[in-house]
Amino acid sequence: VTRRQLQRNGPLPEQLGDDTGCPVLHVDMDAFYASVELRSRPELVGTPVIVGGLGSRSVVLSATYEARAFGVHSAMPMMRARRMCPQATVIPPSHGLYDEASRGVMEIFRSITPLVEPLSLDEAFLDIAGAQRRLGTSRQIGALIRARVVDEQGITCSVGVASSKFVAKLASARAKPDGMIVVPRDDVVAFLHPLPVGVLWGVGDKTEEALTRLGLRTIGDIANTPLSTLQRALGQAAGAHLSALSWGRDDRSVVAHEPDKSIGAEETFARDVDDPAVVLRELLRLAERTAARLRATDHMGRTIALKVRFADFTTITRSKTLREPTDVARVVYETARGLYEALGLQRARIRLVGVRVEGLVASDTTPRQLSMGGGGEEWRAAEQASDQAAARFGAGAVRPATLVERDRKEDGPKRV
DNA sequence: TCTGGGGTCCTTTTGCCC
DNA sequence: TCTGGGGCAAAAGGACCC
Repeated sequence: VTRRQLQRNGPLPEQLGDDTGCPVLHVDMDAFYASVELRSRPELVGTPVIVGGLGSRSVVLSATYEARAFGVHSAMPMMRARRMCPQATVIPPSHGLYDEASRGVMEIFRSITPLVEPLSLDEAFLDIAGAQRRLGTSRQIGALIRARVVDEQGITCSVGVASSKFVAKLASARAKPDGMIVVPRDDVVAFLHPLPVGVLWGVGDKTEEALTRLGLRTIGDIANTPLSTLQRALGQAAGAHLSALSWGRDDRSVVAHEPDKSIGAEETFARDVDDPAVVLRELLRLAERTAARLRATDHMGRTIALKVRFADFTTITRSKTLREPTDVARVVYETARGLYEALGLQRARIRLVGVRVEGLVASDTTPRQLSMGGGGEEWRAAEQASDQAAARFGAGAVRPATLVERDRKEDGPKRV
């Protein structure tokens, strides 16, 4: 009800600017996971709510604005968040729910324009240049999207409208929660220059620190710094990039379909582990999960990467590129195991292990030398995985292979 | 205050070939 | 034979994002 009222309110002063030449929208859900949870827990609306794991090593995934008022924010360790805000209701995440809500909002976006570039589950860029004749001005389309997201998904979002992607992104952040900001083309530099450097997309803690050392605090400061100075301090690419952004120059276009580049899985142990057998068992699980996702999305990859995080949080990666791309859990596992054993660790205390497959290609475009010909390729991969697992591990190994089968669609015989 | 899990991109180092 | 270095791909690390 309050949301509807908010929408009927007149435009805020910053919404009044000229939106011609502003074809880029950035739409970002407000406190996404928490908002989704509140749909089924309406009695918690208006109270501090934190979504995050219950384990001692988990972090905050999302928090309502009432919780944020206590200093809670996402990525904060849960233990700390609960200390800061003991009265908060803590809800463990339900990723399936968020996936579904995400599909819903992305569908709304795609009904506006096919030029939708999702950045994550809860945000996307839209290029609406081609939709304006049909649906109205940028501001009208932004308002339409906000209304439809509330009506159809029961959560609020914020919208930034601008002539470029990164200004639209900054604008939506400043519109939060439940608002919309238009940055007119001619006002971009005036909008940017007073802002602190840290709000720029791509400037995190380290870069901000480097900029502070140069005495650069605002985006305007960056704009007035020679390119060579920036590049010396930040590197070639980052320096040039920030320099351009500080003058509002950003010619990146909204692209609908970026293919995946890697797929992986990793896990932090509840307690540090120094038993190699435990580590290897975990690597097997992660390899199976990763390979199942590869096959489910019809991908194969050539490079297998192992990630190990030690008790002191130092993290290393080791990788190996195969001659042929694979989507077979056994291959991923054996490669990761080889990389792990090559480390020659002597009971080091390990906090996390991960497996990732990089250099992805679509399965159907990769020539398959070993193919017997005739059979479906997906089916080949599934059988190969289950056969190899069974051959090496005996009957018990049927379980992981069965999980693989379940994740796939209806095809592929169930082996009992 | 003791730091998740999913990713992308960039930089530097290393090994190899010529 | 030794050294230098260009060019390249792979490997490793790290910053960053949500």
